[in-house]
Amino acid sequence: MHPRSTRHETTHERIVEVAARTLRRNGYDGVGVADVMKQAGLTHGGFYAHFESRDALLAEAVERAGRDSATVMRQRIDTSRARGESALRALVEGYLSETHLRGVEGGCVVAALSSEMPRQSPALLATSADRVRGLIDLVQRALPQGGTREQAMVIAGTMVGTLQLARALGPNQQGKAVLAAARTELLSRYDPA
Amino acid sequence: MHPRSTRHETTHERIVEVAARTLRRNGYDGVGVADVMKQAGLTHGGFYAHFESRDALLAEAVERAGRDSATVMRQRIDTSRARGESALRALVEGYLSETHLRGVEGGCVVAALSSEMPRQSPALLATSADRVRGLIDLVQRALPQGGTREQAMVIAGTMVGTLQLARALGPNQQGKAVLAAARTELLSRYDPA
DNA sequence: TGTACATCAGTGAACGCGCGTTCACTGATGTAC
DNA sequence: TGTACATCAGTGAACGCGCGTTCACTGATGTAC
Repeated sequence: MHPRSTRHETTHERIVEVAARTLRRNGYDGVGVADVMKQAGLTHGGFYAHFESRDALLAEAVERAGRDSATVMRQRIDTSRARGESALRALVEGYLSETHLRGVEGGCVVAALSSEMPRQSPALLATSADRVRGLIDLVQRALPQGGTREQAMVIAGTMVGTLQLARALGPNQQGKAVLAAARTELLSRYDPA
Repeated sequence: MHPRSTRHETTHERIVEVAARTLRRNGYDGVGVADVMKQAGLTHGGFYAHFESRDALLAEAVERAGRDSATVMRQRIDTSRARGESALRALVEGYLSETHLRGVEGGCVVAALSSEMPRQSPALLATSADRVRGLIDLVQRALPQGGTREQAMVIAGTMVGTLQLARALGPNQQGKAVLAAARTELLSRYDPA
């Protein structure tokens, strides 16, 4: 492909951004070409000037969603550490917050999609699995020195799993109780300061 | 509705059984009326003599899948306890096994579906949330005396989350490593025998 | 600086397809006498 | 025990709809002279 115009790139970006939110809110199957284009202020006909297929859009949306929430989490971690506070505490309290409980569409893409990942096409699964590894990396980065990858994997799984159970139970007393229990447990174990 | 024939009930059961497996393998959106009927050896036209709608089938399938795997887990727990062995160990080793890693369609319905649950219709979400509570109940039942509901919620979340991450990473070294780490962590904490 | 033309991002109609749902019908099952 | 009839589980064609994808076209942008 030849280099495209700035306008083309801006539009492309806008479509991916809309798709990244829709993806987390509605799941892989819930992202429709026409719907996304409409949300981006376009007609669906122009879609294939931007993406080879719907699957290609989904792959870009997964990456975009992953990068976005990873950036937020990384900043939280780094800020806390710079202040001499616990990076893990910052991560856990952000991840297992009521804001994240309610805000699927702007939140962690792994928590939004993990049970659907194994069913995706090879390319899309590969991209999605990269986000899982990215989340584990992030947790490991937040652990105090000497934190192992094994610990990071289990903590990541606990955060993803408890957030999902909380969301399934609803943003009510039951869901909040699951989050609170997970926060308490993780922090008392890994950040007993 | 009037009482129906045994044949009718047998057929109904067969359809639900097929749907319960398809549901876990393909997700809520992956259950098609025509496909399920075909797998059950029928034509799709007769579907509405058995179910009010596709959604009604899904609700029955969620219940069926939940009951099935709960029965298996409960038996494992009770058997271990009767032998004087650790019930939690039996549960954790069964849940975080390579068999369960590979066997979505016969496994835990919560692990198969949890990230999709919040997006379902109210009735279907309610049925699905019941399965989440059922899983937490089961974990609590497996805990040694004095085990709290808070502990059960976190352990359930850890099992669901790590299994999902392992499945997304694939049934290879990476996926297995996540499962192994979770087993080790959970048992060393809650069953340090 | 102004005009003529080429480029190309986005439009909108159309396609084939599979979906959930409906319904008139068939043929096997089982009851009444 | 045998025949006539009613019941009803399952069949198969048809429906409207929304989906992903294609494509001829439009009109705005920007370059050449």
